[in-house]
Amino acid sequence: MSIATLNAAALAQRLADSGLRATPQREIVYDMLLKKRDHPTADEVFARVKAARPTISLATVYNCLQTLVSCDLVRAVNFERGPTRYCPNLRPHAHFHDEKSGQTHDIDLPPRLLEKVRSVLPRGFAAKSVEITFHGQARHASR
Amino acid sequence: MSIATLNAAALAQRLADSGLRATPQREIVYDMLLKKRDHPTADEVFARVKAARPTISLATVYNCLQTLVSCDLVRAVNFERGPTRYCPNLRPHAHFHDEKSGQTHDIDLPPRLLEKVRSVLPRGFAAKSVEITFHGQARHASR
DNA sequence: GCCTTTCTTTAGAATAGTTCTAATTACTAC
DNA sequence: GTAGTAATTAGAACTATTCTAAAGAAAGGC
Ligand SMILES: [Mn+2]
Ligand SMILES: [Mn+2]
Ligand SMILES: [Zn+2]
Ligand SMILES: [Zn+2]
Repeated sequence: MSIATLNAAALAQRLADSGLRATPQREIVYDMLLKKRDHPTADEVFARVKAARPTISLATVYNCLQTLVSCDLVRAVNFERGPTRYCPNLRPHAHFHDEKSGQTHDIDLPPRLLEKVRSVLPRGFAAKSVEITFHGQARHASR
Repeated sequence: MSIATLNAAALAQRLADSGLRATPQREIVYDMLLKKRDHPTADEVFARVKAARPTISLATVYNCLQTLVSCDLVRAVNFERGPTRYCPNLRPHAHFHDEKSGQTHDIDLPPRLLEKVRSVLPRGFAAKSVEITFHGQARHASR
């Protein structure tokens, strides 16, 4: 069984859990995110998907991305007011935004550190999520 | 000497350092941010300033806010794709976004913690800034 | 297998927040 | 005062995203 088939099955399961249907559009959008994990924008995803399925619309790409986010298969990532980027990495991680190259890098976060960060919250603050973002410059081009 | 006068002097200094002029618009925008530190949007600042200076334009408010940010007197704060909010708190701090009330709270960050967070960056990553944002719900209404 | 209902996709219009443009006004330097 | 520069202003333009309404696809009942 191929990786794509496994992903498709996992996706179908998650969608079903939310009462949603697996569609070719949702599958291909998810596959593209998994194939090139460079935090693309909706426009970039649209361009990549269009190459394989020319009839897809931008609205559908937005719909699919929202759906994937709501199923917790994909994270929406924002830097200032730039276009939203999409990340299929489900491990706890921060984002490093390279201002020079525009590239976004995943930075794994040890659970201990996340605990420490959460512990700065005074009594009465219940955080559902913590986001850590670095801005700067990275030396290597990397993958 | 009044607090407002002191702020105005500090502002004039910072502006001069950047080769910019102190103007009534820049002063009043900065004063409004200092007076009510609730992380207002540009529109909200516009409404507050307009009450005291009815001829000011929204474009000018945007210009002044950008100027204050570029002088490092004010921080621009973004949550997802919502309108940018403005924060005159210069201490190192994180933001807690209360999804229920829409309020934004400042969370002071001990320097030691910031160091720890920066230390997760692999060699080659030079961060000019670190942003920490919590999303959740806060118990008390607070200021 | 049809019928009905519900979900999804699609193209294009609409929206929100912000920036740009070009004209006017206000300073500053000489 | 005059010339040159900087700042403000109103409105147009722009970008990313969501909405709308129509058409298409899938599922369930019988
Ligand atoms: Mn950035
Ligand atoms: Mn939020
Ligand atoms: Zn990521
Ligand atoms: Zn703040």
